[in-house]
Amino acid sequence: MKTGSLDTTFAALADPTRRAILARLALGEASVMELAEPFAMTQPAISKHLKVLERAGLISRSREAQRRPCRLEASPLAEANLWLEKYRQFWEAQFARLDSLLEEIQASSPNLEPDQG
Amino acid sequence: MKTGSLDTTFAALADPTRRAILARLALGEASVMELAEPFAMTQPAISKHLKVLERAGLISRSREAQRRPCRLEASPLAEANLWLEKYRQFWEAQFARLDSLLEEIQASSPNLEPDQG
DNA sequence: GCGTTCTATAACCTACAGGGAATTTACGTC
DNA sequence: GACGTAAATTCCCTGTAGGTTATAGAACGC
Repeated sequence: MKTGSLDTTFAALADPTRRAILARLALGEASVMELAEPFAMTQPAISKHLKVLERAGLISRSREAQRRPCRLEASPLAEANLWLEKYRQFWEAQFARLDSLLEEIQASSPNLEPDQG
Repeated sequence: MKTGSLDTTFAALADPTRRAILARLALGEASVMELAEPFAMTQPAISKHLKVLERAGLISRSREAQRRPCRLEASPLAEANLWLEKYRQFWEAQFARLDSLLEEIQASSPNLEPDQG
């Protein structure tokens, strides 16, 4: 049922409306109307976004009278996180290089000495 | 220059070819031809993918004779990772719930006792 | 200068994504 | 059963993504 592939997960996360919906759902369950309220967008558009999130396994829906409350399903995010973690060494190395570069710049700029200001 | 927005980062990561290119670049710099070689795809198609990755700030390119070696730029991945981390508590909670469910199931299935096999 | 190699660009096609308007379905209430 | 509300579905439009082929541009060897 839940696709769970990185393709659909990342594609679902690429839209700001959908990320905002997930952020809202992190605060708790919500109906479609409640989710649609903050957006300058019609209800069918939100329903489409929810369908994308559901097919990506990022949300699940239950019934409760006419409402169709949505709940956050975070496991595809875990999968995405796992993929990203493989590259952690690279960004940490690049940030470290940037740090030492900034240190060099500071060390070689006398106009930043305390007695100058 | 580097967009760095989550929109473009996640969109770039949503394509398996592009993720494979990043994985290749994690092993070191590579030219367009080298990157294209593993794929059943023409060179212009790869160039397009590289343009997407470049606009997302995920790679950078230099000149070296006719070659245009690509290098991995991981900082957008750090940004994406930061966004995902906000949801860590959710997937960990859900996995914990799954774990305890599995424990319950095992506890109540006598046909999995050692003297059974 | 000339051909060769590597890469980028242009033009084109097909499929799909994101949005709106209108309608339909599902459920609860009176 | 009629009505009202919540959500999904349908149809339409526009833009863009991903692929192709063909062409152009940049850098080297001769």
